[in-house]
Amino acid sequence: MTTRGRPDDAGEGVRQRKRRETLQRIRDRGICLFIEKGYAATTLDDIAAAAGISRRTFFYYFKSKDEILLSLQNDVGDMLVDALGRVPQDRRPLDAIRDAAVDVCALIPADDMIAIDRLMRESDAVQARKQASYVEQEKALFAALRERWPDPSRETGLRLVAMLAIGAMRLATDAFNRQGGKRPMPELLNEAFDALEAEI
Amino acid sequence: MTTRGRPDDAGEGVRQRKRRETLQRIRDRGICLFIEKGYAATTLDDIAAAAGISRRTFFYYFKSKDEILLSLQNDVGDMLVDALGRVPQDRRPLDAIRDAAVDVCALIPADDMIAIDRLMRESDAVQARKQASYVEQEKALFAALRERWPDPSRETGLRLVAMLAIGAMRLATDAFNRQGGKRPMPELLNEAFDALEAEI
DNA sequence: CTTGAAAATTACACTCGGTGCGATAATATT
DNA sequence: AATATTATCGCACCGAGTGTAATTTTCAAG
Repeated sequence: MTTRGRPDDAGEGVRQRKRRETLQRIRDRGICLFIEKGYAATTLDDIAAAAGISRRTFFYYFKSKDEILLSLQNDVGDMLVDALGRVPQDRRPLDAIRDAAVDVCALIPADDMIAIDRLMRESDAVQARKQASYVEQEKALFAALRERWPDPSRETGLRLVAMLAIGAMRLATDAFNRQGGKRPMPELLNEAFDALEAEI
Repeated sequence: MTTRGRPDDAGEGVRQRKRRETLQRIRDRGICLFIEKGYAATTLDDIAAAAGISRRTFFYYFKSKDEILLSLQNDVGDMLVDALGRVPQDRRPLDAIRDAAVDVCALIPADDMIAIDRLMRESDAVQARKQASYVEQEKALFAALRERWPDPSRETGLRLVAMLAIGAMRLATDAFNRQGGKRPMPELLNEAFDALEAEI
């Protein structure tokens, strides 16, 4: 396999490692610049220079400037689906999502959430793509739910549950950011889900 | 008032009329070009030329290329709120929205809906903004509902209703376009709302 | 009808995001 | 060592969108 003594080490070649590092570097430096100078005022040239790559190479890692911020949003979606897989099998759909959501938001530093949210609000295009990503999350969530409850007669119900859950998360997230993170995210999340259960 | 004999005519001056006409001309010619050549392949120069204006003037009427398509989407949102105002006062919130939605979609030619939807799918940015506009519609709908049912204790419920209603409309619209308009929109809309009521 | 303000139109120059292409270097595979 | 993949880069190019300032068209008031 490997040319040298270490037979398999971490199972990660130089290429993979460098790729991961570069990706992360672009993200970090990019976000720092966004915070320093503002989203619009930060050019791709700035980011490329700060990350030590060429402008052209940036597009080898990200499809667009937006994607720097959007990739973070998408990561949350992935984490949610992962967390859902770890929730005990006996929970009801809506409760399972609630648990998963609480787990995920515990992993994300409040300051980061607020900073990213603020940045996203600077650009209409990014803000729009964020809403679009909610729709994607809804789809992913529904797919995950259907895997656990494959009964076809429940499809519409599960679709609805996914919709409501994402809605509740949106409400909680908005409240969190509007209050500047004064109240903890899990609390707001549980309130939103409680309100939901009460209404249904 | 007016220089000539006609004292007030239609209550519309030359300026207003020209503005309205130009706006409509840009929209029409633009959409025609989009259909002919594709969204991305149609440049603003093309549109400006076809509408008989300069490139710069285009931006006096629309904030961006996206907005040509988005303005149509937003019009639907406005129509929905209007229609909601004309629904009898005694209907339940969700039913009121259902009625309004059915009224509105009866006014929109199926071919137009399909054409616009196809165009919107050509651009990720437009598609994203479409999702964002759903969020706006949700807000507008909620505001309209709260006006009719001002009881503060119902706020969360109404917010939820608005969310669900927009969700149902999204489902119906998606189904409609996926099937290429084979089944009439009001039918799909009623089905979606029925499914919703059944689940709740 | 004239006049002065407000709104509409335009040209021009410029920035920046994003793409296509082709060359070159780094890594992986055999 | 030879060869294929993948990563990096430069360059030229397109098109969206903005700032500015000049010019024309409409409107309202005297």
